[in-house]
Amino acid sequence: MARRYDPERRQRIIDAAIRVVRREGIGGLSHRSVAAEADVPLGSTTYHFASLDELLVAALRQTNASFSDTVFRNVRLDDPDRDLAADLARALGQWLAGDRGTNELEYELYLAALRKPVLRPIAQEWVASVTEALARRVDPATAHGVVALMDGVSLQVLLTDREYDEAYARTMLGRLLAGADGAAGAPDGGETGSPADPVAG
Amino acid sequence: MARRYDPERRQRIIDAAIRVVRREGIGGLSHRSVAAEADVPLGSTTYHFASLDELLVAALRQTNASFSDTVFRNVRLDDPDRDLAADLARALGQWLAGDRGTNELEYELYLAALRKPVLRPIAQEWVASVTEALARRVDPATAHGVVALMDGVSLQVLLTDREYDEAYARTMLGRLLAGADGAAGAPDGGETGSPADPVAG
Amino acid sequence: MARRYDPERRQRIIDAAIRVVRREGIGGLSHRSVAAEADVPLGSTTYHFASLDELLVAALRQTNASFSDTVFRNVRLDDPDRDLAADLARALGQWLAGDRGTNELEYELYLAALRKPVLRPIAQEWVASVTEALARRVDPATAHGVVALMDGVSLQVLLTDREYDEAYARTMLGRLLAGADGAAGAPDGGETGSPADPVAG
Amino acid sequence: MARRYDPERRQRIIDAAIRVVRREGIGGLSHRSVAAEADVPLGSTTYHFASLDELLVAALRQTNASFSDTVFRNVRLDDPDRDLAADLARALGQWLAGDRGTNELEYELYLAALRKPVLRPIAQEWVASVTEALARRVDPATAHGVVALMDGVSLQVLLTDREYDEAYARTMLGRLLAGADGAAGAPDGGETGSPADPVAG
DNA sequence: AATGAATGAGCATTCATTCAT
DNA sequence: TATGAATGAATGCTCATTCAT
Repeated sequence: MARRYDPERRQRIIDAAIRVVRREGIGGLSHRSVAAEADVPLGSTTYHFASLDELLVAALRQTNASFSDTVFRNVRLDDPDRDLAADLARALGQWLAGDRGTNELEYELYLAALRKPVLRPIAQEWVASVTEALARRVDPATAHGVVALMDGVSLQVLLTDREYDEAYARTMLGRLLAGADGAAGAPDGGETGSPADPVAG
Repeated sequence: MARRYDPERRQRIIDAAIRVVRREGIGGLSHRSVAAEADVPLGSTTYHFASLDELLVAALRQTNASFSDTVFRNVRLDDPDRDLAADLARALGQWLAGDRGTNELEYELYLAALRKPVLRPIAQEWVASVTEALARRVDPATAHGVVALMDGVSLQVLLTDREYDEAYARTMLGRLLAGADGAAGAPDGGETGSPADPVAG
Repeated sequence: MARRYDPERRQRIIDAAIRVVRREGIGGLSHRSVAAEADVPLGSTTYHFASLDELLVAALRQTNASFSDTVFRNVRLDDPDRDLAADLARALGQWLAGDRGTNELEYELYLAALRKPVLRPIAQEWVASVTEALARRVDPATAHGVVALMDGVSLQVLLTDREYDEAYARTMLGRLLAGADGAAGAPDGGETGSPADPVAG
Repeated sequence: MARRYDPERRQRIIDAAIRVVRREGIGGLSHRSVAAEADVPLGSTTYHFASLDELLVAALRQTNASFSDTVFRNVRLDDPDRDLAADLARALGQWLAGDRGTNELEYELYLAALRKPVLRPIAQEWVASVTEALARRVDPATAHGVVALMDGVSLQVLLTDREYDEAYARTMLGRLLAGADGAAGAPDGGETGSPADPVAG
């Protein structure tokens, strides 16, 4: 009875859901946990979101995709003289140095999309945003490879709790980028004939 | 019922758990679902495994880690003349061509390990088994990089339902391997000085 | 939305309610299901009908009472030379051959009227309309008996999914009608002295 | 914690369910209402019955089918000299004079079976038990007709809250029975040629 | 050693109704 | 007048775990 008329209600529920997932993981998201976090009656969460999945999608779509944000902040894609591998390795380091909950949130979405098809478009958008940005500097296949490598490196860091090794990441990224179309001295590009965009949708 | 004295009981429960996770994901694992799948009384599952997590660990530890199996079957690590990148790319293709449930099972472990520390050692073992095997041919850092790239590529294939492009994978793997210590003509390995083993356990 | 000023709104809600009950039964009737079916805002249903029961009554009162309609269409009550039993048996067959949902709708009203007194007058009206019409040809007690028999026969057909047997129905109806006051050769009407109208409202 | 180990638990839940349906109708049956009535924890009701329908079936199957009981108690089927119509009319009167809740319980099941196929076998059994017993005295078609008429008469009494008129029922039943195969002076049996058992399954 | 029974907590979801606008 | 928002109660059901036997 108390808090009738709360025009920001819907948004507050989304924000609460993000905090819950960050703290407890996707498995910890329930109408109840969200209602408690948002200090809102239980019925309110089902009123604004027809199903939990709908709420989850709304919440995840709103997360700023901090990974890609970090990349964009750290990488000067329009300056062809910059050491792209170094920029990317530094970006990865910055992202991994951030809040562990945030990292997990993002990665958990990524992996949860395996089982929940509704989440796939979101995950794909995230990947695409970075890939497309990289494609301004390198050929699309290399862009995909770079993103794959960054994903794999992040996963290993998160799963092992070990320190991120920026030098190692820079080395590996450098090797991928060295072979990109147009890069000087690409050592193995010739024989494989790296296709234009082998994984484009 | 009447199936007292069943020395295989414990094993049968584990097998059932694997089938359940493969089919429904970790979220579908419960004492009940496992008991039904194993055709065993409910109490039996709690008798043999003090908690669900314990059962989950037992089940995952037993999965053959089909990814590493496939790698080992397809890659001739002891023959330095083989095209390692091609072997790895083919292995990846074989794994991804297998049962989707199996692929997801393995990746879901990664997801769960993010939030359940008890699962991390298992995930780490899987990674380590491949990394260490690769380290017989290349330096440890490159081995890690290769595994990271393969993880990332697999993830993208699973998340996008797009076809796996073996040529693309071979190209990218080739670039990483070309820079490995001791590899002939590694063009960019020299300047980065690839650290001994930055992420070894 | 934007459909303000819709003078037919109330009627459209009633029509939607009938469709819902026909399809899903009374148990499926809710403000929400009706609002969705009528393509009308939720609040509209509670605005026009103070309670669900009120809506239910309005809906049921409007159903054409297809049973009595069918009877009236098939039976020539004003022609004393017609074989009334045959007409009624045919009418019953026609009704039962119709849409199962419609049959159930009408019978479900009976069910609901058992527990919801507000619905009883409607059910009684339906019965009365047929009984009174029949009373133009036979004494009221026989009219009631005929309606009771038809109800019983319908119920058994609906409950058993068995084929309706028109010859059987005609036989049984014929026996009831043969004993009616004024009927030629009523063999057992005399001794019981069929009361004037033992169940008339 | 208090009442562990209650070997009659399952039966007590069934009994409570019957009381609830008797009092509040099938619509009033819920895990919660039954748990409260049986003074048993909520989880207990779902433990013993996998679904509400299962509980409903168990409860209804156990009701003694008081209608057929009453018939069997009042009708001497093996004495061909008894006035069968009078016996049946009296039985119907006794049943209707009983507890209203019990009457409704039985009839509600009957009608609920329209929408819930799981209930149909029970309803059919009830009908069959009376029909088969009657068939020891009259041809099967007449037996079906008699049961249909009794059903219809009961329905009208329950729906109108009016007094049951035994003389009227005896008259109508008498007309049906007078036409039965083998009955002396069956007035209309000849022309219709009443089939052997037109509604047998 | 093994298990059926038990139970309290929690789950997603539906709902009739109220009410501020 | 009309309605979107709100909410507390209830629903069927699942579950991990405990425990008496």
